[in-house]
Amino acid sequence: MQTSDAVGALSALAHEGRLNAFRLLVRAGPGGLAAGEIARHTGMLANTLSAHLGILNAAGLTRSRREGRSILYRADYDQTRELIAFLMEDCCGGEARICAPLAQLASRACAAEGATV
Amino acid sequence: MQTSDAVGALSALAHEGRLNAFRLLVRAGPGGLAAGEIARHTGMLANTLSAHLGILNAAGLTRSRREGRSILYRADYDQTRELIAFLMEDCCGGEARICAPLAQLASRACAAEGATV
DNA sequence: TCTATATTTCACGAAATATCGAATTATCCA
DNA sequence: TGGATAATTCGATATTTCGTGAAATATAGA
Repeated sequence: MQTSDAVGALSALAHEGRLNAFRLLVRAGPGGLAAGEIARHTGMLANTLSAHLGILNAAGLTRSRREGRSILYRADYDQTRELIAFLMEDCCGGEARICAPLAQLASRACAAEGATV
Repeated sequence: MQTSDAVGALSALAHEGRLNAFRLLVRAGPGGLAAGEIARHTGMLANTLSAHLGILNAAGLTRSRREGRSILYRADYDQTRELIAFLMEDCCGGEARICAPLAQLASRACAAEGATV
């Protein structure tokens, strides 16, 4: 991931409404949610939300597809992982201050979910 | 970490110059770097950089202390870790799409550095 | 085809952010 | 004390972002 891509993704997430929408989609899973449902959960007007979802899409953090009258948005887990990896890059500096606790957190979370890769 | 804190941290990082400065500090380690050195590395004017470092500080991502005529900035690893953990929260959704690969990445990186927690 | 629903696009004023030159503060050292 | 260095603060301008109402587009179903 290039710095400019990371700035784009970070900018997209640097807004309360967009961050809420994104996290909602992360929790919603691969199936995603319709724009209308996201609007209801976040309390944003349809046109305002549409602009924000467009920004998340442009940053590569979400994907969308039409299904009937609805447009379903889902989180892009690959891009999300790349962004986090970018922030973690070179973090150890011989001390493992960031990485090691996150590694534990990640493995604990995944173990708790009984998830497999 | 609250959503508003995360938005503050993400906004702080959502700028090419600030992201470069922050990552430079992450790589620099706990000792940190003088503002002047950061300015030289990033190519920003002293006053512009000063404003940006103030934003990173306000977001809790960096700390500063005076040492002689210089002011040394360092990354705040705890806050950084909390931000990343916030983004990873609830990511598994039973599929471990984000967490598991990051857990591997984190442990590999730490192992490579020969680091200890 | 007509109507209702779901979402996006457009235009615009208000607010926030970024950058720069000039001036100011803090520290060191002769 | 006076000069040099390091960094911040101030003031102004340019740019970007945000939220909204109105209008347009796409789809489903009677």
